[in-house]
Amino acid sequence: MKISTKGRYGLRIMTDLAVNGADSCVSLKDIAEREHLSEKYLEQIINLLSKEDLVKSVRGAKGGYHLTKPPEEITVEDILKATEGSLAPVACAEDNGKCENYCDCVTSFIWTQIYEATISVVSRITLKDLAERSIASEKSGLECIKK
Amino acid sequence: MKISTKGRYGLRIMTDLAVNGADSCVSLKDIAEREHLSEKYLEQIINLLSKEDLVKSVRGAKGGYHLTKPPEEITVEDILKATEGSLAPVACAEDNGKCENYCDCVTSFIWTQIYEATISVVSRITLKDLAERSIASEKSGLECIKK
DNA sequence: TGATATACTACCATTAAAGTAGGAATTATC
DNA sequence: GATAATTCCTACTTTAATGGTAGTATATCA
Repeated sequence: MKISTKGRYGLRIMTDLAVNGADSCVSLKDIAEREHLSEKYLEQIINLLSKEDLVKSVRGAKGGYHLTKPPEEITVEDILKATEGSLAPVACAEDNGKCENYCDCVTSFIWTQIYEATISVVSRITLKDLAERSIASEKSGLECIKK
Repeated sequence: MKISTKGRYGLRIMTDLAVNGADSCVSLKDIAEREHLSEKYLEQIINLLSKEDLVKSVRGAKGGYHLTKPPEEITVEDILKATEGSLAPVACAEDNGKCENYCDCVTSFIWTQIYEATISVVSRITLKDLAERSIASEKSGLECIKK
């Protein structure tokens, strides 16, 4: 039941883009520096976001990435699904317990409930919320060790 | 964000004990046969349950395992915590975002909310609920491929 | 055309998950 | 007391996922 670095870094990339890329492209190099993460690894993660059409890439000099939509139209659900894959605790939970491979009939209602509870949390939070928090925490000067 | 076999099998072991071990010990061999799982692997998992005092072992001939409490006093939360470890999506979520290692301050409120939503689901469901569902599904004769 | 970026492909190291194997210790039953 | 049933304990193996690194091709701006 753990969120991997892909999901966590994905949120940071998107927040960074929302804060720093309002009207221009942001290069991976800049994001990597600000967030203290490997540029190469970020590349893989931003590709996942790009495939889901959450960011657009621009090649060449002065290129980089930018959001495809305003931050208030992008949810944490969108970002986590793109980077983590399904948020369901078991494969069949998204299909209300229907599955080909196996069937814990007795337990499937548990997974469905967990899945729905999770989605209801992440679908309510938007990238705008994260960007606002990010700006606020920078202003407050609260130092935060990132890894 | 996946539940592993330990958690899933753990629930099946406990449900089996609740259904078949009302007034006697149940051997791992019997559980393994009924649930179509490896006896050796179940041994590891039931050890986790035993450490958390959810089951009691009885050695020797006619020995086996039995629940330490009535099924209605054991929750899915108890079982999953014993077998999966923490149900928090990131390490710090249980401590309301406080952490030594790292701190995604901007996102910690997300993890806390997911954690709390998950707990509120699994703490409400008891082993008795699972046992009742199991008995009902057996009676209905609905065949279910287990893996 | 050269510098700056992404795009794409391949590779690698570490860790965790899932499962197997063998034998020692314990105990009910005959 | 012998025997069979059963848990207990330790170690091993296999497979998949995670978290990266590296190099080259391709596109674009100035």
